[in-house]
Amino acid sequence: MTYAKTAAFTADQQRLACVAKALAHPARVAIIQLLASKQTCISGDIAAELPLSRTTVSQHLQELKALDLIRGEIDGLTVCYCLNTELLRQVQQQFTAFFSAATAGTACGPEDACAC
Amino acid sequence: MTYAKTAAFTADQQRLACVAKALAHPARVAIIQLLASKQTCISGDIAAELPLSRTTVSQHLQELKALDLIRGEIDGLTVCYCLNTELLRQVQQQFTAFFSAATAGTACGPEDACAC
DNA sequence: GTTCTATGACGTAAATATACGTCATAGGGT
DNA sequence: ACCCTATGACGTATATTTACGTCATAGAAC
Repeated sequence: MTYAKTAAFTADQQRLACVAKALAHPARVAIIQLLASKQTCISGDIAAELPLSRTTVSQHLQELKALDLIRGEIDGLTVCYCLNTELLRQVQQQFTAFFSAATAGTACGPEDACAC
Repeated sequence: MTYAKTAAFTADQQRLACVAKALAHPARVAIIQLLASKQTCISGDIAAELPLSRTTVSQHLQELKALDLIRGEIDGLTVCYCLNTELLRQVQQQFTAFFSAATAGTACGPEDACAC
């Protein structure tokens, strides 16, 4: 029963944390950047470009796919992965909103205006 | 030797993943939102507002502080935490740049233009 | 049909993260 | 001085994540 204390938070907070977790590993960041830059998107090619075993890369792909951040379409023998740009745009907005709220105030400036 | 395969990635990718990991838990998202909204920032108050034990909250605070996303100043008996808005702004730019690159293309649109 | 190839599914070991309870410490109040 | 309070440090149990090797499957090539 440890760990899943997650349920006690806002849906927004959970959602943001969930997406953040998806980006919380350099391999997944690299995968998204790869998919963004190349059109290739063949699973095998992705694995070849990363310093990880094919199995591990596949696992990361599954995680991204589980959140629907990427999609995979079977094309005969190979699988073609691609970004779900629509969802990514939504996610970007969420992050933007979050950071905007966080950076709005001048909380504890250089002269620590913090009046605690 | 498992796990730390992280070293094989770009500094940018690691940096982004690192910050993302900081936001990968609803408690830490909640903490940042709390610090952004209230001026309170007293450690004890933060713990009181979250559905977690004081110890656990303190642990999350340490993690955020380790990344310098928040700062704590000792004020007698209590500790006053506050956001490092300057760093947060930088981080926001990193995320924005990342997402912009990711959402730029129309990769695999509805009609799967993916020519794999 | 047989063989080869690209993938995902499954199992597993090691590393981390999460959540707490229990001390230890340092400043305040009396 | 003595006790109370707010915090961080430390130790620990459980849950998850990472990373890989090894099958199983499904289509392609012959």
